[in-house]
Order: sequence, then structure tokens, then C-alpha cells
Amino acid sequence: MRGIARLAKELGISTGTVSRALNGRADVSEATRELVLSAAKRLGYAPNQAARTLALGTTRSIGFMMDLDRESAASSEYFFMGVFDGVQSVLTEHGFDLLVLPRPTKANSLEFLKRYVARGVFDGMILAATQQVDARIELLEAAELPFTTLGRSSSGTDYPWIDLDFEAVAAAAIARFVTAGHRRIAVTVPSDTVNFGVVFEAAYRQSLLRHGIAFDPALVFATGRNEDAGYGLVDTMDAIPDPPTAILLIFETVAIGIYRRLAELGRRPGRDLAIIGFRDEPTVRFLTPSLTCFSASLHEIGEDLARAVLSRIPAHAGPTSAAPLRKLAPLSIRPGESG
Amino acid sequence: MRGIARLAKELGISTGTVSRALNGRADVSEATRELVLSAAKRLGYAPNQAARTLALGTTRSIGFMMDLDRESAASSEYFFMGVFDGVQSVLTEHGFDLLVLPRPTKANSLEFLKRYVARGVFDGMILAATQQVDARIELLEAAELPFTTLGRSSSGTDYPWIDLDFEAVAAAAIARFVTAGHRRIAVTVPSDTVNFGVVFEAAYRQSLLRHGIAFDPALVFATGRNEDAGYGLVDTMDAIPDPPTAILLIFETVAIGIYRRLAELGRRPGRDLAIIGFRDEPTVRFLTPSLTCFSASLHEIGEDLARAVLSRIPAHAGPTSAAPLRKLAPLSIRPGESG
DNA sequence: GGATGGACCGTAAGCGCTTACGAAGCTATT
DNA sequence: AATAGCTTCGTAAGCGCTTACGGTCCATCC
Repeated sequence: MRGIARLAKELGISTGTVSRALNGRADVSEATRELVLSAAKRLGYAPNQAARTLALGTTRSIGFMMDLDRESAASSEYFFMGVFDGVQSVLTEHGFDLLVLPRPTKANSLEFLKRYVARGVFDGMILAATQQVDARIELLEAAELPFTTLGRSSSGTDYPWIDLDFEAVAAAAIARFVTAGHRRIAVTVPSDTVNFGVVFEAAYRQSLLRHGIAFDPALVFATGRNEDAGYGLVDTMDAIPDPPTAILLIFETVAIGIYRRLAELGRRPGRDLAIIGFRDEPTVRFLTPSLTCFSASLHEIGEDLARAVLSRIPAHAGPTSAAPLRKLAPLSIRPGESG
Repeated sequence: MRGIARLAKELGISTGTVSRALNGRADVSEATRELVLSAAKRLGYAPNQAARTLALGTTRSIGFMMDLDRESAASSEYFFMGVFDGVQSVLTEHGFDLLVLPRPTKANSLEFLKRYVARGVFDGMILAATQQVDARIELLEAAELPFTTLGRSSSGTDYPWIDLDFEAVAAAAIARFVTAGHRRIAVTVPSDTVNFGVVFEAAYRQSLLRHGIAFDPALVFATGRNEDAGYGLVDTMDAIPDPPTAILLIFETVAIGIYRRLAELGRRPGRDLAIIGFRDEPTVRFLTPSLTCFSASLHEIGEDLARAVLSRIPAHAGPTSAAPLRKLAPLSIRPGESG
């Protein structure tokens, strides 16, 4: 005999009472409650998760899915680990676990999620790397599984999300460039289909307009995430008529390649080409001259995400807050010598 | 009615038969098996995990625990994400899930693990960042929970582990230094208590001896993991009598600080001080002059870890292989200009 | 003194699944 | 024709927990 039954027998009371005592129900006397609790501690008792889940219909764990291919994921490790950390810290505070979904192959990504949902392994989900139209969101809404996303999307209708404040970044970067006298300001955007590419480009456009600078599509460059992209970019920019004198990078990592190519050409970041990167990934943190970029509190983003899902889990939250959270996480500028 | 019962009713057969059909038991006719499978697909059925776990006593998920403080973890993201990826790829292949344990505060780390074990949330565990004497290992052995570790330890008796081949790294680095004519060769070791500090220092010593160089304790420097440690280290080394002309870094990240300080002093890595780092973290991948370091297949390490735990799970493995795996993951040198 | 109500606790059903056991039907064997 | 053996399936117990329901006991109140 094991589990709750063992405790019950040991104390000569019923399993029902033991359960009620452990769960803090009102209809147990203080005396027996203490008996139960001390026996539980003495015997090293911990409730069996599966049995609880089955009886309660709640798993106390939430899933995190990022759905990125290998390369993209590899260049985002730092970012996601920071976020995880935040997520976990508030989840554990509420007795929840984090289940990180394996990276599916792009093809079966949806099937994958569907199977997890059907098996009922979690009470809620966090989706990262949202696409502009994201089937995962529709799936979860249909399944009525509480979720939140890291990143906006045009799919779905009524879910909480958190995203980086691309608008503020673009505005600050452009303002800085303009103040320094630049008018030909380029931008890089993701070459894949993540939604923030669209958002970022729009923000860049808006910011230019606000400074009375006409938008020139020739100054928008789609790049991958690695440093090689930056190496080639320098020549690409030089090749167009009236080349840019400043550039804002959605993937800061490409700055490394840009630095390298500029060095070969005897040019210097900051003097011959103003550069601002997006986030202060460790990879670029020690470039010389130092790279101007923005810094976000990954931990806080994670905490917000966790709170957002939890607030949607009926059994856990109070009455689900009317309006779901929609938050733009702030990024603060870290001025460097590059622009 | 839901789950298996729904299928059973739909088909007019018993739940037992449905279960057997789904699980590929022999005592079902091919005809009804196909009926069940097609109905399952049609209705989007997936077995409830909790119920299965409860009935079978197996959770099909394994836990990963690293037990590092915030700073150490932050400087190892890249490493661990690579490993995760490998772990997950083989786990999913076998229908297992990965549960990443939250970072406990150092104090309650053991309590934490104990609670998870008692609740029976996983069939196996992977422990990272092993200590020389690691209470977690003893706990898991006592609980008879299958596990493996990333890193050696002197705790425990009979479990599979995988570790980086510190011995080979030290040997190759020292050989390279000696060939280049160095005799005063320093090393950095972790200032905290992770077990590989001990291993690494011993390997360094061995390698020196093999080249007929006497071990000088003054050339062993304990450092933290961040770049600041390197900055100070240059002056520290200069201060001792007969300073080293070469240094091997257990935490490659400190190379950044060394580079910075050397630059300030008008000295150049590779020419005025030979430097070899341990692993090719992205952070140091783009230093100029390029840093000589070693590269490991994180993915493969992860795969090995996963296979190692799985092989210990009785229901899953065949007869548990007699001798548990003990493997040193190879690292290949990536020669740079720094040493 | 009987009725009322509250505090406390035991009973047992049920969560969705697996599986030992046995029943039924059929074929093969003697 | 009777028996044995095999295939296929239904029955029901059980995994460890929660909880609705009802029972017991005691204090309280007319």
C-alpha cells in the first residue's frame, strides 16, 4: 500500500480525510490535520502527479513551443534561456512546471502540437516566434487551451501576448541617426516569415516619415541571422546609387560580418558607417568599436508570459480578467561607438 | 463520454479491445484493429497521458536539472541549448518528453529534486554541472531512479555519465604551447566547486609532466566565468616572478577581458601572450586575432545523454546493459591566431 | 426532551487507461 | 464425437487521488 492510503492506514483514518487535510479543506479538525501533515513529512510523502491530474483534470504544467528551425534557434539561445528563466521563476511560484516542446521539423509542427494538446499534457501554452498567420494560434483557440504568445500575429482573436517594442526601437534608432545628420538610413529585416519582420519594417518606415525622410525600398535588406550575412551586406550597400550612411540591424549578429568587411576596406564602424543593432546579444557585446544596441529584460518578459497564461487558466486565476494582456516590452538603449 | 470509452461505444466494442488495438497487442484481429485505428484518427483521439501514467506507472518523460546559479547559467546558455537539442531529438524518437527543472535557489536544490522524485513526474533524469560530491546523485541512486550525468563526480557508484574530454584538451593545448617554445604555461580553473575544475587542473598537470615541465602552483589561477575576470588576470600574471608566456583558459569568455587589457598595454594576443580557450562559445568566436579553442558536438553529447538514460529505464531498454556508459566526448581543435 | 444545526469524518464513485482472467467460438486432433 | 487448443474479445479490478454525499456526535435552543 502506498501513497495516501499508506498515510491513512498509518493514522487509522480514511483516505478522504487525509486528502482533505493535505489540501487544506475546511472540514478537518486542526488536530487531525496536524497529525496528517506531520506523518506526511515523516514518511516523505508527495502526491502522485498523475493521479492528481487524472482526478482533477489539471496537469499543473505549461508548455513552451518555439517552432524555429535549427539555425534560427541556435542564434537565439541566449534570448530564450533568459525568457525561460523568467517563465520558470513565476511558474514554480505557483506550483506549475515548464515543459519545453521539442523542435519539430517544420513540416509536422502543427501535427506535433495537436498531439500534445490531445494528450492533455498541459494546462496552458506559450508560443514563441509567431508567424503573421500562425496555425498554432488557431489550433489552440479552437481547442480552448489557454495560451499566450511571445510575438504578435494576425491570427487568433482574443489572447494575451507580449512582444518586444520594435516601434520604440526603430524610433529611437532613427532619431539617433537623424540627430547625427544621417538621411540615407538603411534597415535589415528577417529573410524568413516571422511576424516581427513586418512589424519592424513598418516601424522603420513610420519613424523615417516622422523625420520627414522619404521611404526608399532600396534601403531595406532582407538578411539571415548569422554574421556572414553582414559580410556580404557591405558590398551590397556600396553597390546601390546613393548608398546608406547608417544602418539599423534587426539581427545584431550580422554586425560582426559588417565589422569584418569594413575593416578589410579600411573603414571604421561609427565613422564611415553608422550602425545600430537590435539587441545586446553576448555575441556582439564585445565588438570594437562598441556596438550601439538595445537591451531588454528577458527575465521580465518571461515572467509576464507566465503570468499571462496563468491568468487564463480558469481553475487557477480568479475570474479571467476581461481584457487579455497585450504588452510591448521596453528596450533601453545602450549607446556605443558604432552609431 | 470521452477517451477510449467514446471510441469503444462508437464501434460497439469494449474498451479493453480498443486499448489492446491501440497498443498493438497480439490478441486483436486485424480487422477490428484497423477499425479502431481509423476511428481514432477520424475522431482525433490521443490517449490521456495522466491516465496512462497512472495505469502503467511510467510517465514517458525525463527531467533535466542543471543546478547552476544565475550567472553561471547565463554564460552557458549556448552550451546547454545545444545539448537540449540533442537530448530532445532522441527522446522524441522514443516517445519521451523533456522536462527542464527550474533553477532552484542553491539552498533548496536538493529539496526540490526530492519533491519531484517523490511526485513521480519522470522516469529518468539527466543531471548537469556535477559537483565533486554531489548529493543529487546519491539521492537518485537511493531512489533507484534511472539517471545519467553530464560531468563526472565522485559520488554514486554505478551510473552512466558523459563528460567533455578535458584530458585531451589539456594535452593538445599544452603540446601546442610547448611546440611553440613556451615553458611558462598558466591555466585558469573555475573558482566555484564544479567537479570539472579538479579534473581540468589534474589534466593540465599531467600534460606538463609529460613534456618534462615542472608544475608551478603559482601558474594556476581561479577565475569566474565572465570577461572582467580576464581583464584583471593580465595584471595578476604580470605581477608574479617569471610570468607565463602562455595561458589555457577553462572559461573562454575571460579571453575577452584579456584581449582588452592587452590592447590597452599595446600587447597582442598570440604574439605577446599565447592564449588557448576551452570551447568555441559564440561570444569568443569573433575575437581578433582569432582565438584558438576547441569545439565539441553539443548535439551528440545530448543524444548520448538521452540514450544513456533510456537504456536504464527497465520497461524501455532491453536487459539493462551490464556496464553503464562512461564516455568522454571528443573536442576538436580550432586553431586560431592567439596561440 | 426532541428538534436543529454544525463540525468532522467515512464511504464510494469516478478520473481514463491497462491488463489478468475467463468466456465464447472455432479449428484441429484423437 | 469428445477433447484440446487457439484466437478474439468482454469483464472488471486497479493505478492514487479527489469529492459529493451521508452519517455520527455533540452543542444549542425552544
